[in-house]
Amino acid sequence: MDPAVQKQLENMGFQTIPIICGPTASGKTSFSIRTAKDLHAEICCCDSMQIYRHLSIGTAKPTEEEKREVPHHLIDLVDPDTPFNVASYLDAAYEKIQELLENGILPVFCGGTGQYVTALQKGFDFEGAPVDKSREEGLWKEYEKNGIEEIYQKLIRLDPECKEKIHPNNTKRVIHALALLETNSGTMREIRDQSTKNGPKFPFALFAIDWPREQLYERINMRVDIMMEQGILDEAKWLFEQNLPSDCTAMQAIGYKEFFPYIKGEKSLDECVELLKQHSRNYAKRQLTWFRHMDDVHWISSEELDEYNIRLYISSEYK
RNA sequence: GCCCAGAUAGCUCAGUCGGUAGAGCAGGGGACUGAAAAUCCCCGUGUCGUUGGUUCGAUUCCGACUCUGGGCA
Repeated sequence: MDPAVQKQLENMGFQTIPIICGPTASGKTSFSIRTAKDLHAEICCCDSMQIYRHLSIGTAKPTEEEKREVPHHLIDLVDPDTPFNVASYLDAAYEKIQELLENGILPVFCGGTGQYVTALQKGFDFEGAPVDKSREEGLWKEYEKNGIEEIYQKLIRLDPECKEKIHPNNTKRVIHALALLETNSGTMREIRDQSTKNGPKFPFALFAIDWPREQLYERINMRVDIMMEQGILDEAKWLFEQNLPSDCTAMQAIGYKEFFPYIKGEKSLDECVELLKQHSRNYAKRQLTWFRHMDDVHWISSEELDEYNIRLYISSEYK
């Protein structure tokens, strides 16, 4: 970690950069705004869907008013047809952190994409193991023609440990792993170790908001109803009309894909709304599984959310 | 009122040629290093509507009843 960074933080009275996470509809946005105001900080989003322009209601982006209260960064980075991933996110995030710190502003991260949060926390570095995109595409073609079996066999021949780590049904991961191994030397474990050998780029402190499951699900259901009133359907129609390939990331966002059957006249609106609630609940559960197994998380229970003060845990005096 | 179909897991349903039952979804748990709101793995006992009868044995066959659809009046 760059000592200059620690110095910059120290000068502001902090030793870490907070990351606020939690499942969808847990109240991250309002909590992060309150926290950022208190710390004279600015918010950086760590959300794999809010980076897309035009997808606002369905991704629960901060409103114009909220953005006036506290500046928000790392949202609206690309159009929905543009490929984006963790690596691109890290590049953008590191650049933004640098810029804010140089101006004496603390970044407060907020978002629900566990993969992005962990990548920041652990400092994943993808530079050392480039992935050959055309090789990967070739493997997809091979898969469509002959199935996964041969590809999987090739993978575990190159790296027997993958047999335990990657299930053959997980096509996406099998293909990606093989493409990675074929374009780099070493096993998956070696590539991973290599990617974290320099440690995190910045010192982060993780916070996660927790609700009793039933209450969280009620909040999710209610928020979907509110999104309906705000016009999520129009956004979904707009996205549908862009005619993007169905496997592109933005098309898979929860809150849009659920309405496509209605737009096509295949399902009733009510059915789609119910499905959206369902998928949001399923997603929240997956998020919680991720957060529960992250290292060094400060859990914020729903009851203490209103009084919780992050400053105590990130200030120079902490510990 | 009569006729027909159905009643089995939280929901939709399959099934048992009579030996107390299993799928999908929901729900729960888990994995996760360039698509991650993605992708994938694991977890199934429930008076088989009620009640009589036949039977060694009924969720299964027969009768009655209750309820729910649909049809005829």
